[in-house]
Amino acid sequence: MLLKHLIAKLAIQAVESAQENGSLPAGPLPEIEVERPQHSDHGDFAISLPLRLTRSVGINPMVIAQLLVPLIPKNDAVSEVRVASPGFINFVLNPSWLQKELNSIIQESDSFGNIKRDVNERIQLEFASVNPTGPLHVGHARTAVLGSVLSNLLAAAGFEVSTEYYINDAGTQMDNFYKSLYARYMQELGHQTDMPESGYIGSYITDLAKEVITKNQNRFVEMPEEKAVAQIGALGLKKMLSIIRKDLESVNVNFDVWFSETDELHKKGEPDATLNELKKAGYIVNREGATWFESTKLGEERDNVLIRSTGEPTYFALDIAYHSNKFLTRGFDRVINIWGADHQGHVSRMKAAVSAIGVDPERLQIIISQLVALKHGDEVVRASKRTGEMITMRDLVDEVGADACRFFFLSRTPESQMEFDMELAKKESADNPVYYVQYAHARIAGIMNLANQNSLDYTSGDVGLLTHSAEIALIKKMLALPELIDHIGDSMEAHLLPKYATELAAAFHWFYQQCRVVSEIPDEFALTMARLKLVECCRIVFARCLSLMGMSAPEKM
RNA sequence: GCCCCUGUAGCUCAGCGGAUAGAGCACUGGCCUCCGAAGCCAGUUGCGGCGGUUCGAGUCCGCCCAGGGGUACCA
Repeated sequence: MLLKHLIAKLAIQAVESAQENGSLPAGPLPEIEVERPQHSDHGDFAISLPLRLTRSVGINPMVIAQLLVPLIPKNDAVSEVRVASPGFINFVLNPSWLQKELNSIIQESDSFGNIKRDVNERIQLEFASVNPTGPLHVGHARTAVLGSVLSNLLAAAGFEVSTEYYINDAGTQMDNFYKSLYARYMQELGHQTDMPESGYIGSYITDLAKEVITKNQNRFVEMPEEKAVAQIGALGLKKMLSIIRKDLESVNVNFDVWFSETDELHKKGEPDATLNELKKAGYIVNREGATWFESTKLGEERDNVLIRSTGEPTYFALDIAYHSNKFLTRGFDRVINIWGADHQGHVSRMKAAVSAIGVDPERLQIIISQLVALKHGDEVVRASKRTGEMITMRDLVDEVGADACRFFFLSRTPESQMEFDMELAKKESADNPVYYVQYAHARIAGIMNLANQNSLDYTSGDVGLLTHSAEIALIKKMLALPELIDHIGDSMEAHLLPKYATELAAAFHWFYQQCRVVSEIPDEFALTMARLKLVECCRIVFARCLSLMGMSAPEKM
């Protein structure tokens, strides 16, 4: 049981006792909020229950607190419970209980902090699904990092998670990309061919065209244009996907499933099937030569076109089919999508569509990540693949490194807007707090090496000797990890993980400053053993955090 | 116009309606005969504005100001 749940349970029991003996009137309990006080003077946990209770029972909060404290059941984990003005009850954890908990960290090792759940919930997490019409830019890096860490955290929090990249390999943007590539191919070979209107003019298209030439020479030149576009397009798509995949791997982002729109939806007839379902459910109407989804029936501001008057399905229609596939074909209990803020207008109609196919919209969660604005000096530019005006994710990773990059993005909440320029990124990479955390891990590795060299076997170290305030503070911080993972599993607030890791590192560095681990003094042999055990626990927790964040845990720096 | 997000220290950002608003960077001054000084300690500066709800508001509500995004038979 998590400590905060234990505290809540103890508090509830106390209120029930008070209601039984008549010192508090009977009545429903308010929600017990267990807090982590900011100041150590206020204990390790606190509840403001008396303050919340005061109005409904008409008793002064300090009086409520004082009558509740003696009724709180004794528990090994808690050594002290006290009342604090204006009506808090503070709980202090028992040092000897804390010390013993170190053994559970060693036992659980790589799985320390994992949460077990009674019901198995299958979650699909889809993110960073960029059209394969160009490389990923820094904005995508943000969602990619967030998604990969969230998947790690959800798995640790006891959910069954499948990560997915949706390959948007059909539609007008792809045609546009294919035609752009064809035009560049022809131009490179000296044939005057116009770029399509609003084509992709980034230099990477020219690079792709040159690569096509290197491998295929001029064999597409004499071909009918339509056929040549299709063949060159297929080569370009394949290459683009491989670039995207490698770019993602370079920041340590991997997917369980790469889902092709063409292969998994179109070839299996799912868009038509979904349209029929919507028709059966009574949400389809034909108007002005197009087929509309009557989302106004579900409270939306306007209806949306599904099939254009040209006969082409819209992006929205295909996304409904895709979500139908997620929920109905594959049966995920919950689907989480991470989208950029430019898709924000798509959120509520997507939820409406999901409910139209008979799925509770609560099962679809959409995280909107604010866009990353790019700066060239003082000038803000809009990232666009079409104009080629962008800093690619690969540029960023090559420049600042995957670990610093991940920590940089992960530390910010998705809704924070960022202005991004390479100078800042370089500066941040040199001074990135990620090294503060990794340094703690490397320091520990150094200590453990020393212990190994001296053949010190600390397995039977007596944890009862760890009484220094820096040691106790460090243990408390380590034992907070399960609670954090549980919290993030519910709230998706992945940015709390780097924050926690930084706090843990601070606690470790302070301990290191205060307490000599491997002592030369013969009298301190037992203490050395105990501290080595503590340090080993610490290594486990740091390794866990770094691994959850998808970063390396260096032995040396 | 309407909808969503944001405004906290010089800069980049945390802050579940709670008790003295925190980190990192930057700046200043201390700390290595001792397991890694990429570390530790100390110091300076702040909730965009005006009302409201509450025992208690950076946090919730309303209005205003400022920035980003959306408002297509684009994706």
